[in-house]
Amino acid sequence: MATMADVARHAGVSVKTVSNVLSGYPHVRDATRERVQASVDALGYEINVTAKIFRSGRSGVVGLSVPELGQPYFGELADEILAAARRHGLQVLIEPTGFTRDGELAALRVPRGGLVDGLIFSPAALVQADAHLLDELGYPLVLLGEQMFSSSVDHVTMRNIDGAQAATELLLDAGRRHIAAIGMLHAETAGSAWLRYTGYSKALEARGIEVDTRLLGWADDAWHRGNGARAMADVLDSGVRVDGVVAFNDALAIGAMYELQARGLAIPQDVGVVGFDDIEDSRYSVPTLTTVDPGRREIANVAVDILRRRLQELRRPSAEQVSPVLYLAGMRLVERESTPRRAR
Amino acid sequence: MATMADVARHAGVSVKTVSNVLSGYPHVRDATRERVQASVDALGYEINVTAKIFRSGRSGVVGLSVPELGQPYFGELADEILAAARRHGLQVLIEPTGFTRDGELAALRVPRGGLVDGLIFSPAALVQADAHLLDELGYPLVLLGEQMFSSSVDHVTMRNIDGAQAATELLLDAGRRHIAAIGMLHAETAGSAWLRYTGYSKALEARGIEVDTRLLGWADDAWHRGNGARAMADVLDSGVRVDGVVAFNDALAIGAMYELQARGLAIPQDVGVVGFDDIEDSRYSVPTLTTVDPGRREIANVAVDILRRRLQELRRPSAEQVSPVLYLAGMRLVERESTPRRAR
DNA sequence: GAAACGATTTACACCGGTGTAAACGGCTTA
DNA sequence: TAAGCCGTTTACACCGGTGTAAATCGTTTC
Repeated sequence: MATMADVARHAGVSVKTVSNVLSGYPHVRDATRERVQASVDALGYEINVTAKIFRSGRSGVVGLSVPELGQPYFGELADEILAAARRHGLQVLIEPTGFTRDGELAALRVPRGGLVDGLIFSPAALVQADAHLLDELGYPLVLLGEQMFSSSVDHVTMRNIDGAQAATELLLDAGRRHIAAIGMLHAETAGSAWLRYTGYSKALEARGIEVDTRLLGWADDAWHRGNGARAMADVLDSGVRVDGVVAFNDALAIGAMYELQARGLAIPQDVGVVGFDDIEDSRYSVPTLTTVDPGRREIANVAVDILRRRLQELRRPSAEQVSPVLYLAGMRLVERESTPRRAR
Repeated sequence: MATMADVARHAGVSVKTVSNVLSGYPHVRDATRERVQASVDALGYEINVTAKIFRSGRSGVVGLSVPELGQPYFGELADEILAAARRHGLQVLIEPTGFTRDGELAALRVPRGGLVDGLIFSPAALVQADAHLLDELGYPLVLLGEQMFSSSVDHVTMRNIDGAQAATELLLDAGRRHIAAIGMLHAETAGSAWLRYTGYSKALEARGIEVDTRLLGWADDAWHRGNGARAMADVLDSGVRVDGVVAFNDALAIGAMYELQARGLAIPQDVGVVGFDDIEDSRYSVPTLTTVDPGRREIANVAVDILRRRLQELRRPSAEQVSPVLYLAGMRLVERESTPRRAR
């Protein structure tokens, strides 16, 4: 395997000049650059990445901690983050934490080893009380989601309240007045379920409609399709009239749609349904599902951008350090077959 | 940040002894080991991973190339591989290839850089004619799936034929005789669709039933839920009688179930349905879906084990090199609500 | 033509560990 | 007691690049 010294000898220049050419240092004469490049090609030289990382102290690898890739939302988020990172020449080391506290604590320790320059972290088991763990990490961290907040780290998240509110308003605008909320959780306070419920109730209140607890569908273990069907069944069994459904994620919505259809209710004629997350499944369900695109791609792009900026700041500490930001991605309602046209 | 030299000074031993302690070298006196460990703790020393990788030439990182994590099968596979790797102290760098030829070619080039010791590769765009690309890679590669085969690399895959055959037999055993196959693809020859179709037709032939082309549901772009519903509709529209469905993956099966139920057919009373892959969704669909577990966890474990063995061989070339293996994971039928009990 | 200056190029130390081979020490064997 | 041996520890070169600062070169300025 050829080394940089071999290339230098072959091209008749110093090792450092080869290094300069390969790392894009601007002050290299064109003729030199070409000669070096020719030698690189002739010898089939490829730079030793590990030596580069070791010496420069930067790996170009960022960590990504998510609970589980098998869950479509996180799988799709990971795809977006990987794509964004790749556009900037960064690689991504994924650390699934399995919804466990230990897994998440371990993920926070990973970067100290040195292989990873920074971390994008989507907690699910750590809670607000653990926020102090994020304070003095010694490496750049970008937080995702609504599990915990801290003024000392950058945070990228979505407009949960606005999204759920818009979803509810879409149904209200179509004249629906008996709108169920599917996906209530007992355990949460600041989490997504609570925020999405807040958006739902705000929309109703704005129209002077009181929240009817019979319309709240509880899904206590997890936001899976089966729980959506069960929660929908509970609501329908209560005897309350339902002409719209806001589900707190797409899997719940698909389960709810199943239950509605099983009972002979037509979607969207009898009941309009809106999900949340815009996972790929919602484009292929039957009927296709109106949902809230929480800006997953934007979240991925912004998270990677912020991390890159922090890594740059680290390199030249001269520049003014921007204080941590809280970024809310733009939310967008994606209308498909499961909702009626808006009344005009 | 403390270095190994600091620890050595603090413990009154040589740097190499510290290194020996930390890397588990057996011939170290207990007293020495304890003294070193105490110094490590006292100084809060953490080994510089990049220096270790650089000098040792091994990173402990393996690459994983899959088309897309957003697809539940691959997301879940990635979770399993990550878990298996972590159990052996390996980290995983994921490279989604986006179903593109370029993406897959790029993934094959990655390890040459040095950050990755070996690669687990699940091709989707490369075809059999590209198999020669795998011949002289210069690093250990484990191939997954049915897209291409090569006698020069290790390969871990699943019992597609047996699985589809068992799925079909399950329906036959329950007395069904008009079994549709959902998910036929034109473009494939050695791919999963063809193999699963082969299992389907073998099962029928074994009972002396001829394949009825009206029962074949074509899903040409991709195995998504919507295509499953459409293919199912095509079959039903042909007027042929249907009392069973073998879908070539779970998403297709869920789509097919939708279409059947929309037409008033009861599952499993009127029509039994079997999927393939055992993705988590199949446990939460309504009704829950009988499916073929292709041994995803086993595939992950075996792939990681094989890769580890190859990496060890690389370290001490003395040992006898085992020639490349083709491993077929054990398949298992998971019976759920969507199939009738077997006739006895 | 000398000085000044920016653009190029270079020498060399150094990053922080690990591999190798040799040194050391205590104990058994002859 | 000397030689042999094994378990333990060590010195030191070295992995292959990059950072720093200085040397060199070609122009421009005076």
